[in-house]
Amino acid sequence: MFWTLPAPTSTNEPAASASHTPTPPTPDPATCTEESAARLLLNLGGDLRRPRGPPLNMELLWAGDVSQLPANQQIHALNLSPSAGSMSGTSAIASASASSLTIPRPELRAYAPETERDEDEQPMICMICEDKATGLHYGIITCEGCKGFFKRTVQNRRVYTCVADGGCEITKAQRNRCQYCRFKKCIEQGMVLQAVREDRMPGGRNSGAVYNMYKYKYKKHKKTNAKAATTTSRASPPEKPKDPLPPIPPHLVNGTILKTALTNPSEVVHLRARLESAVSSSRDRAVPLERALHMIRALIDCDAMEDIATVRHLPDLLHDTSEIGDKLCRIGDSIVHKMVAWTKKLPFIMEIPMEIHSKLLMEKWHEISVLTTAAYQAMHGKLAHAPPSSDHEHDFMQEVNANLRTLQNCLTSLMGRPITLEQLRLDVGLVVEKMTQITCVFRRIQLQVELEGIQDRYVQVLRSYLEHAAPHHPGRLQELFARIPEVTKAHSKIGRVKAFLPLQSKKGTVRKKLHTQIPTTLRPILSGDPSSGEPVAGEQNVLRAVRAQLRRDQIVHGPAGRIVLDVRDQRPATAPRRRLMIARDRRPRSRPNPPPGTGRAADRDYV
DNA sequence: ATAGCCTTGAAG
DNA sequence: CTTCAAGGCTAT
Ligand SMILES: [Zn+2]
Ligand SMILES: [Zn+2]
Repeated sequence: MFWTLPAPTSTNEPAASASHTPTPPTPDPATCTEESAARLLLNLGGDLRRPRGPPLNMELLWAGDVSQLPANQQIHALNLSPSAGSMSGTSAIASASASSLTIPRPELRAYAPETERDEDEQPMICMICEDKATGLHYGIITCEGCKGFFKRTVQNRRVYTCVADGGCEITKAQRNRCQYCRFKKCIEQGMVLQAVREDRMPGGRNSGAVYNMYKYKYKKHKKTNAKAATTTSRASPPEKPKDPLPPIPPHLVNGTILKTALTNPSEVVHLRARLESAVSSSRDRAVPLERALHMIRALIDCDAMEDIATVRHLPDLLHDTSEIGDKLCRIGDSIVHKMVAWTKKLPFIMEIPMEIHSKLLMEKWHEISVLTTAAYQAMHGKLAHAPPSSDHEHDFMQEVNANLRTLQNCLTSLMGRPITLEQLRLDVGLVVEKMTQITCVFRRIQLQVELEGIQDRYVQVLRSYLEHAAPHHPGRLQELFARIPEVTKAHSKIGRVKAFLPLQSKKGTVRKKLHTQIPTTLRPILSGDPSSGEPVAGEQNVLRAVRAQLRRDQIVHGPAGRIVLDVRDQRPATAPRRRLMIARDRRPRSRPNPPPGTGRAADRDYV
């Protein structure tokens, strides 16, 4: 065998079950004695009912509900409090049910890798359907079919249901009869969701953070003899060649954290630190260029800058007879809708808990608006490719005035009555000025497709990309990041006018018709009575719009007051991303005589 | 939609 | 260089 079964590092083993259950809580195949194996067999014979774990709610799963996953895939696997095994209330319940998923089914014994003697062709068996396995896939040993099934399910966030009671048997012959039970078994057996790559980059190896969740791990290389393995290496920490810290002591590797906590509490802190560093160290690693390009491409694939920064059917809206407030609210709603849709397409969105997702949207949509509009204007606006002039100040004022006039035209149409430039300048002059300034800055630094990273890894991606794209411009990254505070300040400086919605007409008919563009407009100044001097209620409107949008997106309240997002129907909106691969010429069924092997391997019958 | 065969590419 | 687990392609 080529895989090792790492000692469980789960901390979620409820102490209660350990003391109340007469049989061993988690039969660990790596340390299974013959006695316990025999007991398992006895249990198997005595219990005729098929074990049927807790139901799997796939909608919640895709919404980020990790409590349904085995413990080693949950974040709070590291959330051990050093003080005697106390867990926070909600996670205790969640992990109590999850831990039942980690109990391997009896047939799992067949795959226990401890069989030292026969290193060769014992035909591998799929842990899902018992078909012939082809290797490690997403963390466990599976056949090609179950591998593909798991990949397709995760990539497309598919939701299955079982017409029976969720206990269908999965075999090679029956595996296609119930997708729900097949996928549930995949989860129960420990297939790792995160091993399905969001950027679809083929080849290579998964990050250490993902690899650490694998139930089975491949051996480094079976170069050394079986005997050499017993003398030196073994029990090595999970494949961290550059790990600056000493290896985790074997007694920590081979035991659970829980056990450590009970017997040697002071060690837990160290072990936890080690595990955390093992996870986070993958974050600090430089991102290879290929991967960086893929991640950037994945971001570009879901780019919605133009969509968010422009408004469709503007003429219809302008000539609509409904009330001005309604019109602006509709525009605002559509922007919020597009922004929410965009965030849900982001490759890393599944890693962000729903509550945080909502909070970010609520708190940051202004800045996203500013950034989006300014960047779009700088890249695609009228002056995007204008030659740089000598008089920056003059240009700037010109642009501010142009934007104000544009805004005036638009609002006049929207309201059906004129508004003076002076009044406009009084109300939104500062906003327009700020927006214009940011646009100018972006234009000056020739913002193109570089995107600011929300997460550290995207900063790394950016750095890696810039190192190759602009090797002679080492300050580029700083230059880009230096703009962020301006974006942040743009709306906060405005004071009462916090919630403004940048709009812009699409190019083409709209622009011709209006003879101008619409860079910005303000909902608050018109949603209330601007002359009344009362503070505008824009913020309230925005929150309403966000909430309405979330309702439309079928946000539901899950257990424990958790906000959950139903992402069904999200995928079809985005065309599935595909990479082109050069495929070998596929000839009819039977394989004709292969040409002389000039390929890299003898079993390849192509050039 | 499934699954067998293929290409990729980081790690060994 | 080789391995092998990712994703892609395509006949069924
Ligand atoms: Zn299978
Ligand atoms: Zn079923």
